Amino acid sequence: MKAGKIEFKRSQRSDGEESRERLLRTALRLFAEKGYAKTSTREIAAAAGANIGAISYYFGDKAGLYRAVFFEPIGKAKDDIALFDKPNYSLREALQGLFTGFLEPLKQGEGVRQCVRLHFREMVEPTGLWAEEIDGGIKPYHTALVEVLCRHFSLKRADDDVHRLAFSIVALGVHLFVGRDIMEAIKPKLTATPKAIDMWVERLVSYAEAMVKAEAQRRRDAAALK
Amino acid sequence: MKAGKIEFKRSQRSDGEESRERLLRTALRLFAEKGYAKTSTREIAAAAGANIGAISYYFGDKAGLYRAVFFEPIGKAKDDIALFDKPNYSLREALQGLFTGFLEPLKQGEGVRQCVRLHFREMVEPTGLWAEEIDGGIKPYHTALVEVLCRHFSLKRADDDVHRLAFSIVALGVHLFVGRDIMEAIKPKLTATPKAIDMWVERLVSYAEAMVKAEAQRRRDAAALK
DNA sequence: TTAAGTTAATCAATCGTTTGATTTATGTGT
DNA sequence: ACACATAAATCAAACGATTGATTAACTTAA
Repeated sequence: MKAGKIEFKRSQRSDGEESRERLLRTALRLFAEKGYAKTSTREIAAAAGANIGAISYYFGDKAGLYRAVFFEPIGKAKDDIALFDKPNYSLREALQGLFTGFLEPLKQGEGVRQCVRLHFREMVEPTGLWAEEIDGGIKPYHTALVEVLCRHFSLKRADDDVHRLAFSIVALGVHLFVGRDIMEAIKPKLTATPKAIDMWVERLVSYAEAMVKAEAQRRRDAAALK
Repeated sequence: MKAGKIEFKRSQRSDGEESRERLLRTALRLFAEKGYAKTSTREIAAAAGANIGAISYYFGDKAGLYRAVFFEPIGKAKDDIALFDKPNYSLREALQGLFTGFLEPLKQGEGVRQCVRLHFREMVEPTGLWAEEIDGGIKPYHTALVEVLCRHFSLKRADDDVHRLAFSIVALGVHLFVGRDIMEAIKPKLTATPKAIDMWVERLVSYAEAMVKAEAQRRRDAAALK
C-alpha cells in the first residue's frame, strides 16, 4: 500500500457491471471531448473511478473499449429510415419525418450529444470503424432517400442529379451537427432549446421542399429542351 | 563522413529554408491524414528527410510546427467574401460567387485539400486555433452573407430566420467537404473532376436560390397573416 | 473452495524534447 | 589568395515522461 493513500471507501466490490458501465460512460465522454489518441487509459480509469486493469479485463484493450463505446450507444439516435420512406407519404411528410428523426438527438442530453460527436469525429479521423458505419448506416439511409425522390420524380432509375439532391438535403441536417460550435459562437439561441430545434425542423423541411421543387422544374425544363 | 553512409545526394547543407519547408509540407500532409496526436515528430522528420532536432530548431516544439502549418497555408483557399457581397449583384450572382469560391479548393491539388482537411479536423478536435478561425474567418463570412440576404429581403436588421437561412445555404457547401469521403464511397463520380465540381456549383446555386425564394414567400405569408 | 472482481506494481515501447558535437556557409583581416 | 572566426544548419544519441498492456496478489460474493 502506497504511503499516504487515502482509504477512499467505494463500497468494496461496487457490484457487478458497475465498473464496466462507468468505464463506458466515462470513455464516451472523454473520447468525444478529446479524441481517441489523446485520451489515455489511465485518464479514463481515473475519471471512471476504476482501475487500469479493468479496461483489459472487460474490453481486452483500449481499442476494444472504444469499439464498445462506439457500438453500444447510450441513447440510441433514431435517424431511422422508417421515419420517411413510407410509400404513402407525401413529399412534405417524408421530409418532415426525415428531419424530425435526424435532428432529434440535438434535443437530448449529453450522452447522445457525445455519441453523435464521436461519430462525427470518426469522419475526419478514421479508425476503421467509420467504413463499417458508411456501409451499414449511411449508405442504406442515402439509398432510401434517393428512392423516395425517384418515386416523387417518377423515375425508375436514379441519376446523378437525384444523388446530388439527396446529398444536399441531408447536408442541411448534417450542418446542424457539424457547425454547432460555430452556430453557438455566433447565434447561441438558435440551438439552445428543443423548441429552437423544432423551428429548425420546420425551416429545413420547407428549404428541402423548395430544393426538390426547383430540381423538378429544372428536370422539366431540361426535358422540354430536348 | 560516416563510414557506410550512402552518398545520398541531398547536397549537404541544402542551405536555408530548405529543411524548414520540407518539414512544413510533410507535416501538413501527415497531420491532415492522421491527426495531431497520432503523428509523431519522428515520423514527420523521417518523411521530410530532416532531423528530429530540426523541429525544435525551427518551430520550438511540435505544437509550434502545427501552428505554423495551420497559419502558413500552402495554397490559399479563397472562400472570399468579396466574391459575393457586391451590392450590385443579383441574388443569383451572389450565390454563384459564393459557391464558386467556396468549392474552388475541391478542384485543386493535394496541398489545398490537406489544408482544408486540417481545418475541418480542428472543428471536432479543438486545440484553441479553431476559436481564432471562427472570429477571424467564419464570423465575418457569415455576417456578409446575412447582409446580402437582408438586402434582398429589404430588411434593415437580421432576424433569426435570416441567420437560419444563411447557415443553411453555407451548409450545402460545407457538406461537400465534410461528406466527401461518404460521397466517394457511394458515388465517386460526383466529386472526381473539376467538371463535376462545376456541376455542383450550378446545382447548389439553384438549390440556394430556391431556398431563398421559399423563405421570401414564407415571410410574405407570415406578414399577411398578421 | 471457487470464481468474479479489484488492486498496485511493473513491463517494454514510444512519445516529445534536449543536448553536444560536427559540418557547412559566410564574413574578416592579412 | 590565405587562414581564421562566427554563425547557421544538421546530426546521432540520449533524456525523462507517458503510453498501453500485463502480472500476481488480494477481496468479496456465491
